[in-house]
Amino acid sequence: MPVALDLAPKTKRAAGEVCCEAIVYPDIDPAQAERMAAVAKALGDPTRMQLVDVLRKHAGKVCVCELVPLFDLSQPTVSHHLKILREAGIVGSERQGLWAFYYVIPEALEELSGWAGLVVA
Amino acid sequence: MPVALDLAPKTKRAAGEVCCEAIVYPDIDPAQAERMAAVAKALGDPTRMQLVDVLRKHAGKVCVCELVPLFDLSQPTVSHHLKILREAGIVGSERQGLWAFYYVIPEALEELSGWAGLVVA
DNA sequence: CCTAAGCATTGACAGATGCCAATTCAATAG
DNA sequence: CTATTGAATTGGCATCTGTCAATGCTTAGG
Repeated sequence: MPVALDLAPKTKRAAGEVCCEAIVYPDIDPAQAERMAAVAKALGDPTRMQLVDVLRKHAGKVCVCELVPLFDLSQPTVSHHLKILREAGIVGSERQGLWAFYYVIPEALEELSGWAGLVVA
Repeated sequence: MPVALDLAPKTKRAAGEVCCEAIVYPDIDPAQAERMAAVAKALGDPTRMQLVDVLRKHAGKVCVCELVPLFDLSQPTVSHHLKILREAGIVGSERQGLWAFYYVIPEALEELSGWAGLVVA
């Protein structure tokens, strides 16, 4: 949300000293930060983290009826977490008769993964 | 939190059909999921995302007095976000006289970055 | 049509989160 | 010692989150 890309003039230094020799500025634009933060936020729960990992590991589509018993959570709660992941674009779903199958959308993690790689490197 | 690594027997299939041909199970252990989720959660805010990126970009240590004017937020709020990042182990701080300098701890993102790379790949 | 199965949605509630104003703390300058 | 500066902490508040019980919706079977 808050942007303020203009670097403040940095007045009022205490004793003729300078705290930083270089002016800092954001490398990523706010829009990118917002997108990556949204993805990170969706992953910021242990249950959802494991859900995504299970889906990723399975490589195909996994039935909700397989996911629910993996956690000590009620079915509605698991459904809620899946909804959050869906709204973040991290997973997709498909209905086949009574069952709902979920799968990972790898592209959703591309931006965040690339950025994180930059940090680590 | 919820683990339940034992795969449920999958009883009560509706009509002699099977919803999944393969049994799914988590690839990452719950402890790893919890660690990565904690890091992702700390990054799950646009302001913190930009803070980390600024620190990463600058490569050195950045004074808080440089960070605050970058956002349309009060100084206590920025300090609050920095504290969250500090508690997540993503950044470190160091005081030099009146000023506090922050820097990124790249190793904190290693696990998450590696996992995300697996998903994308 | 009626019933049951699988999943999603709603409502409610405790706890967490983001924000700011005000205050406190630490360190330097006079 | 006193005043000032940079940063952290506190208190309060509105909003969001994770969870479950209860309910609703959709599809399949009889």
